[in-house]
Order: sequence, then C-alpha cells, then structure tokens
Amino acid sequence: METDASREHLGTTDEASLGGQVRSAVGLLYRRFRSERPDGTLGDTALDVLTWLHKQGPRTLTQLSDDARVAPASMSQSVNRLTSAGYAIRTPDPNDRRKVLISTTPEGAELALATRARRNTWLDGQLEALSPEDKHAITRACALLSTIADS
Amino acid sequence: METDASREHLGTTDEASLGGQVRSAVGLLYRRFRSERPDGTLGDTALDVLTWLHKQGPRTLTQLSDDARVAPASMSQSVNRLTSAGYAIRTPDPNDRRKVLISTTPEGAELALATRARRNTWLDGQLEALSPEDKHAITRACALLSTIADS
DNA sequence: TCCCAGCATTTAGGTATACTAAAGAGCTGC
DNA sequence: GCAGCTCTTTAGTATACCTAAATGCTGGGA
Repeated sequence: METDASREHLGTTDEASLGGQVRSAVGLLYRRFRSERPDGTLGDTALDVLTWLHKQGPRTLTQLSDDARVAPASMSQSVNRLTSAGYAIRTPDPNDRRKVLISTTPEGAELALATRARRNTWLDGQLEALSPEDKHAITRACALLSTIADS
Repeated sequence: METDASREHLGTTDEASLGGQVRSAVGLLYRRFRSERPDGTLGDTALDVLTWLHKQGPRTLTQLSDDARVAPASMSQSVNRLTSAGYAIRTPDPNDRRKVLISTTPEGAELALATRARRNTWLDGQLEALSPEDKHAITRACALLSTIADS
C-alpha cells in the first residue's frame, strides 16, 4: 500500500517529512531572496561573497570557496565579477605567493552595507511581526540547521 | 554556555540580525542540498518539479511556475528537461486547449521516490539526532518561513 | 643545487537555471 | 467574427556551478 501518497503538506506535524519541510522552506526562501536582488548587475552569490569579505576581512580564494561550499574554480569566477565591477581587489599574499588575498574596495564595502540594509528591510520586517516564541524558534532552527549544513 | 555557532558570531545582543541568520542558514542549506544531488543529469529545480508532480498530480505550466516562483518561460525549460529525459509528459487540457497538463511518467514517479528517499536519508538522519524540542522548533520555523516566503 | 611532488589559482568548456521580449495558439466578449 | 486576453513556447542573454587541465609557487630530497 502506498499509505496516502498525495498527502497534504504545509505546516502539519508530519514527523516523517521534516526533512521535506526543511527542503521546501529552504527552496522557497532561497528563490525569494534571489528575486529580492536590488542591484541587478551582481548575482546573489557575488553579493554574498562581498558581504563575507566586508564582515570578515580579506580571505584567500580557497577559504571563500570553502565557506560557500563550491569549487575553487567557481569562486574564482564570482570573484572575477566583483573585481571587474570594482567592488573587490586581489592582492598577492606576501608570505605565500601561491595565494591571493581578496578584499573589498571602499565601493564594495558601501555596496555590502547597502545590500545588507535593503535585504534586512524586507526580511526583518516580516520577522518582526512574529511573536517572541516564533522568533526564538527561528533563531534556534537557524543555529541547528547551520550546524547540520556544515557537517 | 550556549548561543554559539563556531562561525563569526556578531555581537551577543545582536538580535537585529535575525534576518541575516536566516539568510545565512538558507544559503548554506541550499548549497548543501545542491551538492547532495546524486543523479547528475537533472538539476535541483527539475527534481523539485518532479517531486511536486508526483505528490500533487498533473499541473499546468503556469501553476508550476507559480509554485516555484519563477517565470513561466523558465519553468517551460525545466519541464523540457524532464520530458526529454522521459520523466514527464505534456498532455493538452481537454477543457482549455491553451493549457498543457504536465504529469510524471512511471519512470518519473520512480525517480521522484528514489530521489526523495536518498535526500531524506542524509537530512532526516541529521534531524533525528536532535531533541524533540529542537525538532519542534525546526518544524515551526519551516512553517513560519514558508509563509513569509509566500507573502 | 636542481628537480619534482604538491598546493593555490586560473582558464576552458559544458550544463542548469533564470530573466526579458516576442511569437504562436486558443478562448471570450462584444 | 474580430479584438483582445491568457497560456505556452522560442530566442537570446546572464549567473553560477562543475570537471579537467594549465600556470605558478613552495619545499623537500637526490
């Protein structure tokens, strides 16, 4: 027996498909975030990289690709878009010249701040409307899921 | 003794960045899911569509593009990949011949089940290791965030 | 010293996914 | 029955990811 293959979804306590709920919610949110892109010229990944650089300071390409869980070659492309747009620069590492340090330009830092603010305007607005317990649940879920994603 | 995620932790009282936490967690998970793709030939969107079709039955292209929050033209491409791979078929809607109903083939249904099982193996394994309260928090967060993404 | 193994990065070629714009086909109202 | 609307597809473009292969630098062993 199929045990009801076409079951209802959306927010019921269906324990067996918790993974499916997570997948679905993540996909929905990711696409939503992508459509919130305000600047147009830069993709969401490039914008994320810029934000990381702005928060964490200069990083090597390998570090960045590790953070984003993508291949170094992919990250090199994304960094290329940032550098050609003037938002980041590459500088050789003085200690190990195989490495290249990537950092934001002043324009990049400014864009990172602006992007962050604009993104947060919408999302934080939605989140603020929730009850304290709901916000706490989301905070907890984010921490847990980030750990899982990193494992 | 709590409230730490080993990553760069912003200020301890930085509650304003809940949106940032959500964004970060979603990005991390999305990329992780994408790298979990075992089948190779089909992308994550196409696989998602296949799963929806399997769960919800035949849908029109507009319904699918609305579900995925993408333009109809984009969904048409994804459906093309499914149909050329033999996992889905298009049939004209008898009531309104402008419309095309998309449904899974038996092979598509099988792939949807297999994919779902494989995905859930990893993610559900991780989630099962959590406490009941943690799982409940994630369930709640998924429902809340799905609603927000749909707004 | 010199050469080679290995690491960090870039380049090249290919795929998936998304968008806009515009064309084709069918329905519906007047 | 024609105009105008909706649904779908096609065409062209851009982002982002991958693997494989090339380049450049470091460091250890003959």
